[in-house]
Amino acid sequence: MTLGRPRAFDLDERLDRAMRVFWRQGYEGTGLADLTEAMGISRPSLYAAYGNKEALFRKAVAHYTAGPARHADAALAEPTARAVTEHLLRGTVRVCTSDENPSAGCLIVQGALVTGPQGAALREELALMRAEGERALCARYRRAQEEGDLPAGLDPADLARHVKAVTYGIAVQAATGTAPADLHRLVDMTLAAWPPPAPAPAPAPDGPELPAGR
Amino acid sequence: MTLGRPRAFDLDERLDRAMRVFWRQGYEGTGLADLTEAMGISRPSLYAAYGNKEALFRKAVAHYTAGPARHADAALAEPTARAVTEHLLRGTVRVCTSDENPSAGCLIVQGALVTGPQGAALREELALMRAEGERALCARYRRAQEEGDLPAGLDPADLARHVKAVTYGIAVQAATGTAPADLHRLVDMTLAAWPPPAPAPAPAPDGPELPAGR
DNA sequence: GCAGTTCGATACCGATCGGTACAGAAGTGG
DNA sequence: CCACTTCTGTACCGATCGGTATCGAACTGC
Repeated sequence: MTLGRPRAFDLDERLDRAMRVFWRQGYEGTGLADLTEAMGISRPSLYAAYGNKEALFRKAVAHYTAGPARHADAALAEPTARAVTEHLLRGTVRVCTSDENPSAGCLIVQGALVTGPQGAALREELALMRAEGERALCARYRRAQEEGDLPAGLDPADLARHVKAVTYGIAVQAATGTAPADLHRLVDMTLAAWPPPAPAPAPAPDGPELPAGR
Repeated sequence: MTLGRPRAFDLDERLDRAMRVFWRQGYEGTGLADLTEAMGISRPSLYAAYGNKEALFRKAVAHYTAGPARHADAALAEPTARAVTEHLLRGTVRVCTSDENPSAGCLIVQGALVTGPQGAALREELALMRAEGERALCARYRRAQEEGDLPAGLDPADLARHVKAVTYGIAVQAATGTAPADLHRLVDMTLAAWPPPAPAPAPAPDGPELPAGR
């Protein structure tokens, strides 16, 4: 079997290189030339092996969640809500400031956070992935409450939204150039307040702030 | 004075339209065609009036900070550290989920969060603006400590980094589709923990998490 | 050897990118 | 009116965009 001339490169290894380019430059900021150069293969080889740029990006995202960002899933297996949270946050810091890609941030966050019309599909898919990650975290917190591991007065959805927001904040902070040690202190602060107090009874959506519209 | 044919459009009003396009699509996701169509002017008029695409983006950012996002500066004038924080966070929610641009997020965050080589200059400039905003917030917290408005045991830089991270988180959450009411509850939670406790004495940068590198 | 199949590199496709030359229209000061 | 200045629209520039046709090279099975 496996008729014909064998492929001269390793699919996964080249996909890893492509992922790194997308990670650094985003979907729209990356051209075919960037990809073929980094991957060391020609354009037709890329298309034969991965489909097209959009499909390659999707594969890169899958490679990312299964590789550098697998802490996001792994965290859910921790025994307590607090350990889940710490695992998730510390892992996020580590990924967003990996040595090879110092101020990288997170591919899921910034790979296609905003796009033109032709990137709309990917943008929405990444948004869905983020929402799904939050949903999974929410479910984990709910389970923690059932196990008596987390105070029952808290809304697990609020909690998950808050923790996820911190991970997004870490990603943007990393892209802003914040040092890993500083980001770990940010995590320290979040954990020091764990479990968070129940929010006040909603201080009116229209608070003391200015009318923020222009 | 004012020789020659007068300009047939209002500079500021058209700049506002351009800002909205950049806001929605980012720098790299926006083409000249998108801009000229939204602004209702021809390409040469755009170049004569604003320079080029990059210069237009810079003007759009300035228009943004002075317009929709002026809460960021205005917040610093609040009398207490807590009021500053609430003003900043609520304003961020409002801007990131403005009616005209429901899941917009923040232009400073996502206008050029990651880019290819030709967008590198803008990317770094926006990163600098974010860092500068954090620095200003830090200074404000330091003043609050001197005024006895904030416990002295906290590091103002840690505080500013944390609050800014929450605003970034809000921006990404907005782009993910989170409803304004949910984001306001996120703000509630952050404020309920205000002022935050001093972080634990750093639980070792290498905690119980997985080795996050692939 | 041969037939069949798949890979890889060159060279190219139309479309779009950001940016501009040019000429006419619309205003000013004399 | 004129000379002068500045704006606007058309039409175009080279470069790059994502994507592909083509053909020789390399491999398997017979």
